[in-house]
Amino acid sequence: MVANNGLTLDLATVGHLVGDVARASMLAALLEGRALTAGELAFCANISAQTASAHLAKLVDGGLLARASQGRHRYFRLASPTVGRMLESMAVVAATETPLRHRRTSRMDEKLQYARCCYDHLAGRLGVAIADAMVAQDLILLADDGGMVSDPGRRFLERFGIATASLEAQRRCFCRPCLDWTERRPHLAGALGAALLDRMFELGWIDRIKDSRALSVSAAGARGLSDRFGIGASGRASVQPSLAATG
Amino acid sequence: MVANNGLTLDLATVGHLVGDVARASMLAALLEGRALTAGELAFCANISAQTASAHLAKLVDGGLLARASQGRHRYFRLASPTVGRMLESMAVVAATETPLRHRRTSRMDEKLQYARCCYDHLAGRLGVAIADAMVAQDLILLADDGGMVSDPGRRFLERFGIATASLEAQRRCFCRPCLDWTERRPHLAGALGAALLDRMFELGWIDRIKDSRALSVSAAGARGLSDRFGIGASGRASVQPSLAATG
DNA sequence: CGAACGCTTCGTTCGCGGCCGAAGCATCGG
DNA sequence: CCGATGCTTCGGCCGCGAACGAAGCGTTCG
Repeated sequence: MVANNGLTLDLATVGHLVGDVARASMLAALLEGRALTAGELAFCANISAQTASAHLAKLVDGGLLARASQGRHRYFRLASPTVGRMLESMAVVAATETPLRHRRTSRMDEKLQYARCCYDHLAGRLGVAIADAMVAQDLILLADDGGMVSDPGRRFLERFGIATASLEAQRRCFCRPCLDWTERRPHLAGALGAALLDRMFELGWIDRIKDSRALSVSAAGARGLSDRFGIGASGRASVQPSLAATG
Repeated sequence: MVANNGLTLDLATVGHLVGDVARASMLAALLEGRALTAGELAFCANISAQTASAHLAKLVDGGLLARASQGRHRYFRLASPTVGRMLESMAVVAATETPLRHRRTSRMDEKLQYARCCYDHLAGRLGVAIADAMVAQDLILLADDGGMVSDPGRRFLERFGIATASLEAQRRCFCRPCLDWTERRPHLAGALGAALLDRMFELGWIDRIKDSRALSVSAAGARGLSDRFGIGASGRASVQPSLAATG
């Protein structure tokens, strides 16, 4: 029976950093990948500037955040993708535990619920619908802790304009599920998720909405999503809904 | 700018649960996969029985642990593999932050440092050496957040007696890195890591050491590890050490 | 230069939560 | 039925750390 083995302490340290409502709010806000100022983060967490400052210092000191000074602003962002993945995995546990208690998503902007970026990939109803559609058509396979692309999936992505071979050579996970906070169902992350979002920007299917992580779908995007993925304007897959509804 | 969006609160709740040294010790002890009694966990955390009881109640209530009564003992285990993965990812962040501060691994049993099971796969110097050897021989590719098996790797595993096709059909990640607490380098987890450990038990290469998560390597195991993986008794790969040393 | 702004530091208050002693339930053995 | 064991509940103590007011420092304007 092993007693404290060193890293246990660090595990508690990291947990303690995330285990404060104010700090968790800040981390959640930064999970979209954008860097935010101390003031913005204070607003997110509903706390005063000086309290926020203390929290941010702890998060930087603890290695969860990185700070960058620019003029009289201090920008903060997640220290690394590793931290982002950690927060994701914690959110997964939190979500699976929480049944449906308070569905207070009503306060969230409808646009955000429909399509937004999560770190570097697509999230929201649309993100979940794309993942569902690709799973239903056997283009990808998503498990709890990883994903795989089938051979038909590879061909589909090549046609879509994504060079799967070069993606797989990257030193990051090719295909990975990421739990959607609003939908509580997985959407596509990893190199593939990022490439899909990039490609959709390239094609002019979607655009960023200013000062928000929400995304807007263009007319061309609506057509493309329907033609290629079989997804209607509601953000629900119209192909094999029975399969898409599992989970 | 989105204020508190519901799940933030749960994120803090989970963090708070892990963010206590006593609870973190218990969770770390349970990370090997085995179920432990309340008393054993109290000993691990260096706290009294009644304090441990309170902590365990919180962990169960928070969905991190599952309880099973058996006679006058209460056995606790991680509620799900998802929780295990979350703790792993937190340990990764903790480890990358902590440089080398206190290498107090000396208190840990030498056998444990050499080979032990981590959840359901092989860890310790031997686990890291196997991962290193397989990466060096291009049998697998390990990134920070996932892994892949090459075609030669598939053939290698088939020869070793692992049916890769049936593994890939499982609803769990096929090949995944897991940070080794003592070595601070990745070893093999996921379905492949579990299958490798199973197969080594089958072949009689390794055996469990009673009342410990440590594993002993048999004479046949030493031969096999050397022949198949090019790993010497020290637990270091003798094949392409230059490649194996990266990271 | 002086005022406004953004952020940090200091000092203080105060409430949550971890801790243990003591007592209360269960289960097992004789 | 009694004592031993394993675990939980109750009650009270106490310390850590989160909160804000006030003041200090650096930057950007007019």
